[in-house]
Amino acid sequence: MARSANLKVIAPSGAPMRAAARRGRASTRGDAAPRARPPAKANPGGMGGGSTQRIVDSITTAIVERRLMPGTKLVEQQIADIFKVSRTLVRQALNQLSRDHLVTLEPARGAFVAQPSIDEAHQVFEVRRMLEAALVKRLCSVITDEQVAELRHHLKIELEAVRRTDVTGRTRLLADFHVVLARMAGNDVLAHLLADLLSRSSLIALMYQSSHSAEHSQDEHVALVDAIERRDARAATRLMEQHLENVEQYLQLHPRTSDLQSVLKPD
Amino acid sequence: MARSANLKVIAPSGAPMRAAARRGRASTRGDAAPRARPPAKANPGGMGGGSTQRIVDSITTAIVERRLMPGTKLVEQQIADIFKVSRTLVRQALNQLSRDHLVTLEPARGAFVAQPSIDEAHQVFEVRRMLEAALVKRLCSVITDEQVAELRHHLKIELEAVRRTDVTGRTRLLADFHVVLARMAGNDVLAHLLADLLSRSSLIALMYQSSHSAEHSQDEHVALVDAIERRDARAATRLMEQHLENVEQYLQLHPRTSDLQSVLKPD
DNA sequence: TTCGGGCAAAGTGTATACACTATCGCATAC
DNA sequence: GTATGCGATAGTGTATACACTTTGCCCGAA
Repeated sequence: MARSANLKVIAPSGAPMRAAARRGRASTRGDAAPRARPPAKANPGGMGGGSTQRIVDSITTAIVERRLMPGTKLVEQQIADIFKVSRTLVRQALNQLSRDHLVTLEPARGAFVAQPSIDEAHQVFEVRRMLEAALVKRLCSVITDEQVAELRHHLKIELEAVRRTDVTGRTRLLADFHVVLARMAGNDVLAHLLADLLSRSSLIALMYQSSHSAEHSQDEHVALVDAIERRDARAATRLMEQHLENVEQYLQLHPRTSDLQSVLKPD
Repeated sequence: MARSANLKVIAPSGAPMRAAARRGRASTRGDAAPRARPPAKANPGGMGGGSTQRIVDSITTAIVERRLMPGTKLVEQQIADIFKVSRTLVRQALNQLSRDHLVTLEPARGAFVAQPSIDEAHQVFEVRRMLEAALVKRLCSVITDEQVAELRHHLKIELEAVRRTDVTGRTRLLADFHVVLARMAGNDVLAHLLADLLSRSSLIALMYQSSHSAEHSQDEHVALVDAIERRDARAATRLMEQHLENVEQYLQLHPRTSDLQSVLKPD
């Protein structure tokens, strides 16, 4: 089935697609600026520079937007043809994606869109509860009024997407909410870690089709921001934990097909 | 100076060196076993399989053991010669290392052993406090007596290394203590995240030479295990936070060379 | 003497070539 | 008819080739 699916779904979209919001390649050192490519001279052969990144972003987006289903094989040459580059760059991209846990590399067999196990799903959510609870607690002491306003703005956009039943947009926005929170703590390390966990969460949510309604999530985001605005660390922490527990709770995380006996028995 | 340093320091050691304890390539899926290479047939050309990993581990070890100083340039061909492989594999390894934040890649200029900024150092420790506090809290409810015994055993080995003034060994063991804790929670995702943060911490400790004595750290580990054994979550959490604050506090995290005026003025 | 341009060596970025492995179809034996 | 083994094909793993960028050096001009 999905094995032979045509891969055109990841064809390079005209717009760069912000995709994975992280990739903050900003070197974290204290010295030089990110060294912007000076003349950007149509470099033929010289260096496509962000060429690998383009591929990573396209595939990431394709996975998160459900155009590439879990388990799909990603054949290097096919992808290379699509992006008009050599397998070298595709392999680099696939390696990065495997480190993001979005694809699984099986030695000598190829790359596949990851299929996070139920265990992994629980673990990801447990870590998110740990990190994000601590995050909002900290935010309550350091957040500025401007930042609260920014959160409110985000909530408004979320709400509009939910009302419009713009499924792709709302999914992205509901996840982005957490990224925005992470960034506000002014801790890049934390923000990157959470960005990783969030893209994994997207894949998980997509595999174990959530029944947690978007409206519900949105409501919980609003309540959380209310608490943060009051600088009520206790409440904010509790709301965040509750929110994440709810999201996890409503995933269909039951061991499903693993028992062939019960699935295939004839009568 | 370090720029032209000879790279033989990373030459493939006979023993595999457990090095970065993570790399739990165990695919996280629920289906097949890790697919062990069946006959392991001296594969010449076929596939060195873990060849890339060997390079990553060697360099990781070399960095953590201070044989490769921060800022050192890692020239691809030199490393390729040392390991008798092509630049292809070396590039893969350097890419992985850059994702671990142990090396920094500067486009068209090369790879360098990372020099974590002071900001980054603070951020890493802040995230560690968040994660590890939550970790010990959780551990207090799930840890078994056997695991407590294992911790005690680890403490004993730590103590011996400290008494022996085996600098390399004690540094590794003091860091490993945290990895062991992470693994006991039975959450691989958490364990891997922490392993990343810990290798970064090693690099940080090495750059901003800590004055926090190993004995002191060891004492704090003992106190922490005492609290965990009593299943005293409150105390354990506090002790862990205190421990990490102490370690961070004693790093020389002052903006040093940034002010040329004060450093270079002639009189 | 110092500054600036240009050349050459070193090194990175990407493509391509080649070797080997996995997989599937098909023929043959039972 | 089913099972076993062989061969062809597709695809991955690694090495190598080549283009381009950076960098240091030398030399000439001010």
